Amino acid sequence: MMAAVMTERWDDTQPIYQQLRDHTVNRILAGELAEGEALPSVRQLAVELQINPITVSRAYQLLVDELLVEKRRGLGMFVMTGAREKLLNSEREQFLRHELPKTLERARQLGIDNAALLQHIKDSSE
Amino acid sequence: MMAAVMTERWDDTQPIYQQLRDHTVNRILAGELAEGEALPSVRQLAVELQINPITVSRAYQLLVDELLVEKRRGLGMFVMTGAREKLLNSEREQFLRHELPKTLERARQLGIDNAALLQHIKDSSE
Amino acid sequence: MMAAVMTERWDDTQPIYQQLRDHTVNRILAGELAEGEALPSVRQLAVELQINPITVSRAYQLLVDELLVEKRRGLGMFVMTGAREKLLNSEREQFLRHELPKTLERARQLGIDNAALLQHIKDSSE
Amino acid sequence: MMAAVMTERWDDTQPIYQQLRDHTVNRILAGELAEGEALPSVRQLAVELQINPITVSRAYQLLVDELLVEKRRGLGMFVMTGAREKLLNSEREQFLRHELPKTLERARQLGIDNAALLQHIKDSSE
DNA sequence: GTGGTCTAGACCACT
DNA sequence: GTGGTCTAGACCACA
Repeated sequence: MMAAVMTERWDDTQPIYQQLRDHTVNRILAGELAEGEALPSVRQLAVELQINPITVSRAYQLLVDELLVEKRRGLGMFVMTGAREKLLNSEREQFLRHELPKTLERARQLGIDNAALLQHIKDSSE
Repeated sequence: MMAAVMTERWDDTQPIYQQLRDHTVNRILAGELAEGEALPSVRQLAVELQINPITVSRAYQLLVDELLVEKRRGLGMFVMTGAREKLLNSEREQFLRHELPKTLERARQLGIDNAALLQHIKDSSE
Repeated sequence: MMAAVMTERWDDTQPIYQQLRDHTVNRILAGELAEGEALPSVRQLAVELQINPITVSRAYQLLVDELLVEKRRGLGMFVMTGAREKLLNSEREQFLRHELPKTLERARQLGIDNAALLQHIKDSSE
Repeated sequence: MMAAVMTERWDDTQPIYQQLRDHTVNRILAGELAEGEALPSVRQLAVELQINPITVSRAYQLLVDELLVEKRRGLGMFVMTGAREKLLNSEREQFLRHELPKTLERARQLGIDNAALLQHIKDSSE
């Protein structure tokens, strides 16, 4: 059941289709959507999430464009083979090269030294 | 000269006025704009950055609303006393409560463990 | 064995039944399917190509409608006498009146002059 | 006036937004839309072509994704610098490597020899 | 059953 | 003024 996963409600600062795309990527990363498995159908998901089918469609189209999902005509959308591996690599790369440095830069700018930072990381892992 | 600082072009994922507000906040944090100092005039900045004066106005208005900047009629906009201190507190709070946890959560999701994370932080501080 | 010929996977820009119809036409043109010869059975082909039997049926029906193939009840589908000749004429007509002019028009639009075009044709025929 | 250019009516075998994208590309190639020039606004074009603004929007989005057009917030869409050059290269490449060979292959398959082909090309250039 | 496309109309944010 | 997003509902092609 998808609704159970989609606990956080819509964000409103980001288009719904974008959030849905991100959410689906996260489900693939987490292994909840296995490779080769079918995504929930556009219509079904639209009903579940109380949104317009076209909005779901747009989210799915993004995934197709990223080669993470493939369309099988008349059958539905399926997670492509290798999608998880691909995502792990690209997202990790993206994180280490851009997200993390930006965060660290921000910390320095705010005068938060490494000691404080390390403390926070330790706290969070408990 | 501001143009020299604003090397990166507009972001397109965020309103220009918001980016300009953030950029100005960062200049205050960095001490480039000292307390009591005048901000560049709306008109001048608009020309420099090739944007609409109304957009600059909106950015400045945000700063006024945050009580970081004050308008002195006929004179211009000035960084308020205590602005930097105030910013350091609020932005640091924001960072530690939301930005950092989100980044750490992301790292965990991507399977980056604490050891790797700490290594990256050390590397970046050299 | 058909599967050996159908090396390229489905196109996705065109209906599968259409692609299968085209493919079969090409086999007739190439003489791989002789006149009077039986087409692979719907069921068998569906298994080989991993597609729905209904889809194969639709492709075959197109060929029947074009009078290229005839159904013999209880026996299967057979390439009609004169099918190859007929195809050569109709497809050639179609090619010379529509496909070729469109390609030439496209070349002109891209600034490829006749000299360059002729050169390419010579190269390809070696 | 755009309507004058869009003489051919809708194709019906291809989505309108795709046709509009192609048409716009051709206008850039032909130099009718100069680099730096604004595209007709989404609304205006929608009225002229009697289609839904969202359909125009989709066409324009394709062009943005291809880096042929840039969005300037609140101002409109503009042909990017270098777009024509880029198009000439990519489309010519595409044509010479795929479209032309496919056409020649087709000709050979239909038993049209080079002599006949050359004759047609000469005829078409008059 | 599946996804794709389009319409008509609304609302929003940005410049 | 600009484009972006979403809805509600319809129709189509495909398997």
